[in-house]
Amino acid sequence: MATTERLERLIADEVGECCAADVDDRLADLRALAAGASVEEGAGAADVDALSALGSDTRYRLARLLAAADGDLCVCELEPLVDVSESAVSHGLSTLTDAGLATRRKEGKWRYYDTTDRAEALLDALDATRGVAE
Amino acid sequence: MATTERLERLIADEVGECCAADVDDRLADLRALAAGASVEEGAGAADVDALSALGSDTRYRLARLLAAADGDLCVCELEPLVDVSESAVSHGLSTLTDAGLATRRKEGKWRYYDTTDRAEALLDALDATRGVAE
DNA sequence: CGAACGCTTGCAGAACTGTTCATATGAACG
DNA sequence: CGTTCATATGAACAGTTCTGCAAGCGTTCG
Repeated sequence: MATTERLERLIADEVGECCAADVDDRLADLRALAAGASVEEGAGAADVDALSALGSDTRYRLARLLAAADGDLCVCELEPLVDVSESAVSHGLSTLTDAGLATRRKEGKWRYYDTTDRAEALLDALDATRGVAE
Repeated sequence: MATTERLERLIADEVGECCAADVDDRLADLRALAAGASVEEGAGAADVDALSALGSDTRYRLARLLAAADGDLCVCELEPLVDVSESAVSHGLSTLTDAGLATRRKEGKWRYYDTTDRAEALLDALDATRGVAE
């Protein structure tokens, strides 16, 4: 693997000296890091789903609206606030719900949506770091 | 607008009675909500960028690795930990940096990356709500 | 200088996403 | 039970995104 060569040169650059054992150690450290960071194959898939669900303009706006509202809102209240078709609103809300970011409540013919704690935590995290460069 | 009709029926359903003024009031409330929730056209674009940057498996894993590492990591340390080409790693790191989720530091020929506070806040929010359904 | 190196970037094809249109579902009501 | 209504769902299309390849840039070193 060419990878190992580069790592070897990196270590040599940092420490001044480098033998095969040093490379193995560093590689083991890195793999331990990966294992401990829920980066195993497919792990964190739910996280990625949640992030990409919120990572679309329409769905982000829907989530913001639901979070800002006092209680829950139904589709016909949301539709006039975003500039897409009712169908798109419904699709978006379903995606958010599947990602664990919204809840659906039925009441007669109407469906009321609200944000989950998870969605609010993400939005709060964004607000808390607004404009903070690093 | 057909939208207004539906809102009218919703209010009638909730309150029992509904006149045009009621509809206008509700609509005004909703628009105020939208205005107050940074949902204005294009606002929150930086937020959406950040979310969609993290909302890809490769970039999510890169960010997790950077967050888990003690200090910063260089590309050649990250590459063996994700199963994509070096080029893809570089692309991913650039996207994260542009989105304000990572910082780049040059040192000789090597480039070291680290997460920003914003990235860590988002990852923490995900961890804090792991498995919490609602 | 020129070569080696680490990384980045432009590009192009493949895979994915968001939207709308058309249709389906399930509830209320006459 | 047939209609209307609110929303959901499926299919299809356009636009975007992810990846690897090949070439480029800035740095180091001889």
